[in-house]
Amino acid sequence: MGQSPRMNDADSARATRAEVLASTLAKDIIEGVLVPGTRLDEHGLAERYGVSRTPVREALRQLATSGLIDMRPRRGAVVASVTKERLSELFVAMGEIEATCARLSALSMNPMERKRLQALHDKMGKLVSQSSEDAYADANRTFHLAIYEGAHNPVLLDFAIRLRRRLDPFRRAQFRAPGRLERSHNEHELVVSAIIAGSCNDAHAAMLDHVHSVEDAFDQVKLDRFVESF
Amino acid sequence: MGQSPRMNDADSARATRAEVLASTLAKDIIEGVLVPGTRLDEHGLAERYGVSRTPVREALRQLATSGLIDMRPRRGAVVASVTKERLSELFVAMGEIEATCARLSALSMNPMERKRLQALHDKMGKLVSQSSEDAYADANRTFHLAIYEGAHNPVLLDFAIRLRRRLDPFRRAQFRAPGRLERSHNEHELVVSAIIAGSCNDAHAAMLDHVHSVEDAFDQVKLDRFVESF
DNA sequence: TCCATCGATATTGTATGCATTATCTAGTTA
DNA sequence: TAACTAGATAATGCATACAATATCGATGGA
Repeated sequence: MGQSPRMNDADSARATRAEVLASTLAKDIIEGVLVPGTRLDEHGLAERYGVSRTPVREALRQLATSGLIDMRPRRGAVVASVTKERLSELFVAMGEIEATCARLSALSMNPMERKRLQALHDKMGKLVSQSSEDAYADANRTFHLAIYEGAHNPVLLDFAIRLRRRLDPFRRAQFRAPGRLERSHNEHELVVSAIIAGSCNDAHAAMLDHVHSVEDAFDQVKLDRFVESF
Repeated sequence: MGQSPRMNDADSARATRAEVLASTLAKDIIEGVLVPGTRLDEHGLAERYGVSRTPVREALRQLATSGLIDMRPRRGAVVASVTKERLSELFVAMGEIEATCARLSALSMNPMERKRLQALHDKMGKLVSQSSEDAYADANRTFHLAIYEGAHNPVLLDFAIRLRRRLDPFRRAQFRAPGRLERSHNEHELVVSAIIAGSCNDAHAAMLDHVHSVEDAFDQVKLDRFVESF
């Protein structure tokens, strides 16, 4: 939502307040400004963003449908928290979708897309040797997005992006785990070479491994404060 | 530990008007009462369902997020139509998700689930010989749902169900295609035996074939009136 | 002390009215 | 006739007010 390509033109598609709010809140949740568990009071949000409760409520309903917040009738909304089990389920689903995209990318990326993917991967190699964690994290997002797009299916692309958004609030510190950068890059290497070679089964398997490895790395840094514990 | 006697248990989770409306509209869209392209006028819906426009707008926004309707700022909402190309993309995505669920089912269904799947499949065999198209369609939904659930992942389950919902308005007449029932059942046979045997790769492949075959069957009956044409 | 009950308060749910924008129609002009 | 403009009409966007419900704290009894 935040990177909608044609949002700024005074064209006939100007966004409504509810849409702007939904984007803003989503961004704040993903970036950690609003941490999981935060109560989203309608009156408070309305005041904070200078609008009435009506567009706030519409935005909240939109976010609830996409899973970024939890809403219960007459009980209000909170930024979605997850149990460890549910987080694991999200990672499994993410792994399956990413693996599917990798498989399809191996089958249907055009030469330019393959070239770009390789270039991106090479660039990330340099970031590893520089231990540039933040830059690597940014490039990593681009890398995975390239594979979602390489599948050439807008429905899967949309789902992959949504799933990634739901996981983002929980995985910010992932690349801080010791040695994680190198391992990530090595796993990417397998994915990239399989995609370039058109080996769809290898691409699937390599990506599945990679995402599970991400989950493990995540477990290590333990962002318990964001995860419901009982 | 006991609950307070004044607590109205299930009643405390009573749905709001917006939620009821969203469900009702979704049902009407899926069942074809509201055909793709139908304009969803807020005032009209409010009057028809005896509520004000506020909950109507919230329900519409919810449906828009799930893809069942198309909304454009200040232009109102319509029941989602799709181009042929987009429909094909939906089928591809559905195929990939279903294939994934089939693969996971082969890996993680418990003996009882496998037994139930086999029983369902056998029952559908009888419906084929009776040419009971409607009963087969119902059982078919149950069959596919069983495989989504067999994957033991709520996130994938949710996505599969949503995707199926989005396709439902366009595939009602599918089993009317000549010989479709037999072919469907034969394809299911391959899926079921692979799942029962725990052959995850075969299950994946068989399900992928099946869904593509469904798409072809759909093409034959051509519900052009629901599909944007240009 | 613990629990239940009852208000007081805050928050959500819904209706309504007005403002803004899109759409439609009639009239005008080339 | 076709195209364009302007006003009328209708629809959506938003704010506000009120109603319904949940939450919290005080009170009183066991």
